[in-house]
Amino acid sequence: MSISVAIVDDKPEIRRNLSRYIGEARGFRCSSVCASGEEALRVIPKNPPDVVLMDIEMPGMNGIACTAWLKQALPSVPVMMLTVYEDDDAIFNALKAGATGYLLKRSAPAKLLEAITELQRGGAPMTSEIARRVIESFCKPKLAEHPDDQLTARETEILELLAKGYVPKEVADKLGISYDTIRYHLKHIYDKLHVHSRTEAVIKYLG
Amino acid sequence: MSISVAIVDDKPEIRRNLSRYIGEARGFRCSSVCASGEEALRVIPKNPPDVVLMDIEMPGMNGIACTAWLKQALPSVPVMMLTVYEDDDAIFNALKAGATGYLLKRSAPAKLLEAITELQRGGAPMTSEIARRVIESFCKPKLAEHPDDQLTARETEILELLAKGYVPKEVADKLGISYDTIRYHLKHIYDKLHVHSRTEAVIKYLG
DNA sequence: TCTCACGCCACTCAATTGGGGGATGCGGCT
DNA sequence: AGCCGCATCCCCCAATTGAGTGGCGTGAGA
Repeated sequence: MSISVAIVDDKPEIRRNLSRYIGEARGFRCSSVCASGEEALRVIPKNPPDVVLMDIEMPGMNGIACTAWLKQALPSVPVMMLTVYEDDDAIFNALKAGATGYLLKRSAPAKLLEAITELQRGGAPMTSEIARRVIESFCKPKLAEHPDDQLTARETEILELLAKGYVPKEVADKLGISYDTIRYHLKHIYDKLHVHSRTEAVIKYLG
Repeated sequence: MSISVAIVDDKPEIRRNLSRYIGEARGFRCSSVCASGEEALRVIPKNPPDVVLMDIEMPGMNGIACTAWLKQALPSVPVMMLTVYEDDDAIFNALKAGATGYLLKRSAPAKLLEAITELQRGGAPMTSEIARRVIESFCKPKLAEHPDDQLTARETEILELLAKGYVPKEVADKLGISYDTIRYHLKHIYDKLHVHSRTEAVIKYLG
């Protein structure tokens, strides 16, 4: 069974080259070719491929937005971004939007087939610099706090409940203590986190 | 300048092998060798290395817990996990705890030096299967919302600012519109997200 | 023993917040 | 033209919240 590939790119030349190269390669076939993100959203869900190749830079809906939408329709189909520049931010945002890997356009054609295969087998082709950024972004840095700013056990407990969406009054009920006591602790939490609202405290806590 | 490496492993034989191999390699040196996670937390911060090699399976404090603590003291020092089994969950948890890469113990010695170098240069050595898991875990599934609950562009804009910690009044200033307009939008945001407070909305947004 | 931090509670006060109206204009769609 | 969603602004109200102040008990450490 060959791997079916969908191509999304606004530049006709690139579409031609990619589709021909993939169509001629053993074990690969090109299931659809789209010239814009909008077209991709219309066409690709009707005939889901094994893998999507998506240009990042496109007029109109760019590749990142398109990936986000496409992922809603087809969560299980891996999307590989294609890009000319090694723009860390764009790639990073693409991954956040749901892309699973990326490849520079200047890569050797053999690399392309290799990356597609890896993608289809559950891998995530990317450079280790990007991998590093991804890792660091998802493991909360746990900012080094001043010893003074260490929350007490009680304060942490309260902050945890706030981060679950409880309002202070509910926290009071849940912990079986007075509303005023919660307010007392809240003040200390705000002081230690250097914030001035419940929302801000929760944002800091969720990192 | 050579790359200084700290080693944490409970097995004397592995410590010996690693430290000798690294000590003899050109461009590498072994700055400290610890036999337990507890010892690592005491010793390593006093003499921060460029890279830490950390065994995952250790009696007492395991490598994952040790990494989490170590990262608090030395957030910028990359930690590479060493493991005999390709245990996805353990590796995944280690990455969440702050590890930056991992290596199988049965890897060729040359691979080790290569991975250390990559780590020190800002990379993140790991297999693409792990990379895939990491990516998928950090890109929020973007739960399929009812079409009615889609936020408008303006509402999204406001919610984004709230998620940065701004209070509604500041959002009004920043967008150059009236405070009352913000309140009007807020109501709609709350309705669509099915929440009843700013904090809850932000929690949902940060997912 | 005597602090001191912590948890607990109470009170006030001004500001903010959530929730409810209603009004205007604008652009699309029918 | 009429309708509707969106964005803008205005007003009102009750409740919550943030910010201050004070007191009381308890347990750990100096």
